[in-house]
Amino acid sequence: MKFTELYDELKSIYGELGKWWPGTREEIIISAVLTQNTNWQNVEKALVNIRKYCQGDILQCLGKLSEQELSELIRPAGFFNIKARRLKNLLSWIEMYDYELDRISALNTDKLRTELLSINGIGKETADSIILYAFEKPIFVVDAYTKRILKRTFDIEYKEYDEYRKLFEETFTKDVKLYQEFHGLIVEHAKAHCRTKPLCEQCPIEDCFYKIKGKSGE
DNA sequence: CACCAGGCCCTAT
DNA sequence: ATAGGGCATGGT
Repeated sequence: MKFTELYDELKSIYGELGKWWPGTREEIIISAVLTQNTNWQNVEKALVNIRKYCQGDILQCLGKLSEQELSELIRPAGFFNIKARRLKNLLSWIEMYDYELDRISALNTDKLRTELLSINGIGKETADSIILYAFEKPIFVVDAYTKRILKRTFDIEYKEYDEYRKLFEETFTKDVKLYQEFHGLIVEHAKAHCRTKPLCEQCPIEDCFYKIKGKSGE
């Protein structure tokens, strides 16, 4: 399989994902931090707590909480102390725009990314997830799975995150829906074939990275 | 019981 | 520059 065929290959297996990253724009922003190195199921539990606690605007609601209180709400998502601090940092930034996401969305993508990356606790993947899924601007999200599939299936390996991102953005048309689907497909593919050993053997992709070593890790 | 999950930051070489 | 460790819950 050629790299240029990856999207079609994954799509032919898993079909259209539709709205893959669930939730409102506000919830996507919050969950981008909550899901850092964390199973989505645990993120969901934290989101349930947040929805139950907050009436009205979630961002303003959480922005008023102390780090202590916030950490209690998000406890099931793990790393709750550090994530509470990171969320507070992110919310303080949003507060500078009076919690008006449309004003943030009006920034050009480069400026938006630079500002997000200046927040302690917001790294490249988290920033790009927010940009792509919450603000719906065409930027490709690179995660550990993306790197693995490139290395094992196409023998492509870079040092820098942005090199991976550029490869996708220069190979595939800069389209929001395409990038949203593509990243979702990569993650779903990993979930489908990474969880259990037997499924690894059934991976439908020829020379799939899971097949090569028969496990999910390095 | 061990291992992993839709990362990121800080520190010590 | 870059490897290594810490952060923490819940599912398999």
